Amino acid sequence: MVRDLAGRVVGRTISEVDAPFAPLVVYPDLPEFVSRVRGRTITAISRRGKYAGFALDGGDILVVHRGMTGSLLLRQPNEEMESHVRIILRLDDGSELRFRDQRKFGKMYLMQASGEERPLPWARMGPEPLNAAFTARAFAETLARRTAPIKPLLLNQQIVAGLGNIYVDEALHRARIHPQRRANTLASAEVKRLHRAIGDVLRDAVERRGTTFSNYTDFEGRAGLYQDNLLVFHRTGSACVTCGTPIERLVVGGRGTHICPRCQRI
DNA sequence: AGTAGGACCTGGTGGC
DNA sequence: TGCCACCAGGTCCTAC
Repeated sequence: MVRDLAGRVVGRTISEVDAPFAPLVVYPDLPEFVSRVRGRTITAISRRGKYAGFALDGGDILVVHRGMTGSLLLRQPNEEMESHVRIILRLDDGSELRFRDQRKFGKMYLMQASGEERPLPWARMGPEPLNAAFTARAFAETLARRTAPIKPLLLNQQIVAGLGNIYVDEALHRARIHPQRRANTLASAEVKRLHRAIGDVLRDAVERRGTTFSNYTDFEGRAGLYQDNLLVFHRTGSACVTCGTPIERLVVGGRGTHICPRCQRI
């Protein structure tokens, strides 16, 4: 999403802001948000975990979290308005950046990029799993200090950034690890497999432009493709691609969880 | 440190 | 068709 948008909106100036759903903006209050965004030029777009950051001239950064159902759409004003559009940023070339979000779990923030006045939303976030700094060794050291089941730890953004329910289930499956395994009981070889699987899943999913079940789309409203590559997620009852055993659904850490009971033994 | 449960929202789906 | 229960890509909170 960030790469797509970078080529389209960097250099554009935000001429007007329309926010029919005020609670979307967490900080500052909506009037200040609007007055600090209006007239600013987008100089870059970055990503940290599940947050996207639109750097503005003047030193502010407009931060977006899509929540569960949010999408950023780049449209022309004459194109029909989608349902559930929570904010519209009108750009100086006439286009509109629309944030569509059925369930209203998405959030926006306007922060000083320096993070001085207020900590950035990702201030306490763990390492980026696709960065070289995220090594199997460092990952192993983190997990060795934890006794919780591995799945909720992988969903915890302070342990590793950016993983959600889909990619956690997929990574655990690829690594042949049961989601209820206690982190500190994982053998070194298992941590290495998991470390590799996390990177593989994320790279594959990004290459396939994301996973769409109902709401997620790219900036042109196109669905992702990775839902066709999932090995376990949302495949309850279907045959495991590796061994043919029916995929099972269980609840771990309060989240729907999908495993092959044969490939992923407790 | 961990776990369970619920809150926040708006649907879609399947059973009866 | 209606009603109901349950499910859903995330995060945050409280209580234990």
